[in-house]
Amino acid sequence: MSVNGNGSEPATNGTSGGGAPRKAYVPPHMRSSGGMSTNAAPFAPRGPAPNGSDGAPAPAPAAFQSRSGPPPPHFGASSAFGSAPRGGGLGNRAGGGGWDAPYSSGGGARAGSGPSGGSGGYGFGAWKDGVHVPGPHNARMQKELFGEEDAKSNTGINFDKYGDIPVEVSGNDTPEAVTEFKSPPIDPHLLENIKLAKYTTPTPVQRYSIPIVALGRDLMGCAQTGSGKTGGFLFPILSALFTHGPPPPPAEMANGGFGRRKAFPTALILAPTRELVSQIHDEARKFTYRSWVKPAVVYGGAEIGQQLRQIERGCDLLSATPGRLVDLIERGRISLANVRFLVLDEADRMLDMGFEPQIRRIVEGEDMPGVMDRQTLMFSATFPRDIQMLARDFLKEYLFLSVGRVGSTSENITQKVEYVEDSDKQSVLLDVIASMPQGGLTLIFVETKRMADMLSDFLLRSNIGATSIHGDRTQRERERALELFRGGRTPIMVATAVAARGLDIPNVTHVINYDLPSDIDDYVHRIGRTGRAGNTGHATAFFNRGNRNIVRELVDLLKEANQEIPTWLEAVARESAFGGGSSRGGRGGSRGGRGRGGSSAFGGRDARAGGGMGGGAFGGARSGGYGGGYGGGGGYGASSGGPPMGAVGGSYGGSSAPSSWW
DNA sequence: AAAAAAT
Repeated sequence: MSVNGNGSEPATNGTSGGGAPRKAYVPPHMRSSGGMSTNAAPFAPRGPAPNGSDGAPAPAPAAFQSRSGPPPPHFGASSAFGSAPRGGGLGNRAGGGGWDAPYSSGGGARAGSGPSGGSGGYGFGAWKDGVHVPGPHNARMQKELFGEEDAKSNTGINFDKYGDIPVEVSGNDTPEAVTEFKSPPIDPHLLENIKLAKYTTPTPVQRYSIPIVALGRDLMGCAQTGSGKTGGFLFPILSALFTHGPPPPPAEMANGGFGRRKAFPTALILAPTRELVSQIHDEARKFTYRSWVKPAVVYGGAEIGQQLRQIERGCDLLSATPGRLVDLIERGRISLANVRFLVLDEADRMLDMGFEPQIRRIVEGEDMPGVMDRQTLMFSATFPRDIQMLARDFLKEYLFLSVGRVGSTSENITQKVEYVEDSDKQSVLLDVIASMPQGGLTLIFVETKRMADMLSDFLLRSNIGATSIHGDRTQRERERALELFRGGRTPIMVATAVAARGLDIPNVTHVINYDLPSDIDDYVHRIGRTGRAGNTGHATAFFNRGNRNIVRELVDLLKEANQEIPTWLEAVARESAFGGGSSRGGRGGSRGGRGRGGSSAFGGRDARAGGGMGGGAFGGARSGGYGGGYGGGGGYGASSGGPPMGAVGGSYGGSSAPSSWW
């Protein structure tokens, strides 16, 4: 499959989409008359100005104005920070976005000598008088966070191979990619932490996300964890936080919300699983080292009291699963009124898991600043219709970044499919395990929790060190299993969907789909646990008649990845080509139009019709359109009109989409 | 149909 080359030239024009508008979709921020946001003034809407001396409403933030024209070139001017209510007056530092001095020193007090916080200074700094004052080095802390001084990079990421990962960017005024970690645009203190973490070169996601976020733009990123995505959002956000300090507190905070021990995070990261948020938090701890920014994490299944104490000690950058966050909001312990940066990680997965109501409540139904008054980054492995809707609601004129799937485009992962009846699976599994080279980790996926337990028991009985992870195990057991597996103590882990996406486990050399998933996207994610970032890996799948529903997509995927395809598998695929093949009766039907895109070289593509601004419906004229429930995104399966990969910014899908929609 | 996630 042809793939646009490394870091392909940023498109100056978005991948535009044509299409007869269906009912023009109007994002919330455009619904009132004149398309003005009700939140035009960043800090005004929820009560009086924080400090009554200057009640004048703030001017519309630059970011808002940027809708009708190119965004301002400098970070400070257009970022979430640029819109500070009374930003003038005191020392506009380089970058121009500084917060107001009185609040700034308040922030310093909070970080440095707050209620119980900061005390002990465990690797934290402070924001004092408008200046970032990093805390002292702390050898013990440093070791805990970054590991031994001489340890080789233990990320399992082969940085040299990153150059092979293709990237597409589309949207208006795409910034130049950065090629190294340096200041500017990265805050000097963050650079130090990046260095401690032994990250040498930005990954493709980071190369683009850093300048994009630094410009104050919103971002929709199609990328997997393992592509450096976490750094992709943490770096630019922390860089901004370090440089600009804490934002002025919202009215509620000034009125004593503080005293009620309510936390007001400045950055919020939502992710679907507990393991994932805790993984993100671990990264956040590294990169906030010695800074004024205190990371916190909340998720279910763990004692809430301990989490409450933790957020009391400081909660500037919060990683959370949606359920527990809603709980804490209901308890009045967390307010989102101060959020300037919102990240939705693994958005497609969160929707699959039914989190949409909770996410919408968090983003739209609580006290979070509106879309114009925050910066929002959304990541998703695929870009189906429901994610597009979310992007339209949560993001302002965003840039779309698609990072090539690490591995599946090349021969990084050797994929094998074997025909195995259910009754033979156990013994074949033993053969497969025995035939694999020793040393790496093997991840075995099954469809049910019961099967996960059964299989790990079976392996143990066969004297094979194995553990399991699934949703019925306690959080403690899950963490323990991960730890044993990561450390190689039990080189085999049997897992359900809980581990299919997002988890970054280095050194997984083999993924076995003992049970194939019914969704090809899941398959892609699963095998993506190996062959990370350029390293090689193996994937073996057990296929039988029960898996016919994905056979065509599987064959297309294997073709795309240049893999050998067993003739029997192709035969099954041809067979199922007649009459739709399975109970699913064809693509997309039962899933209410979740688009595809999952297995093409890129996770998804920019499917906006009109540049994100009330541009009407998407897809109409292209690839058969989303309306048909097929999903024009990726283009494998049945009778897709166009090639899976279109040219950036050009017309694709072989349709009549006008090449310049705007 | 199953899994995940707040209790």
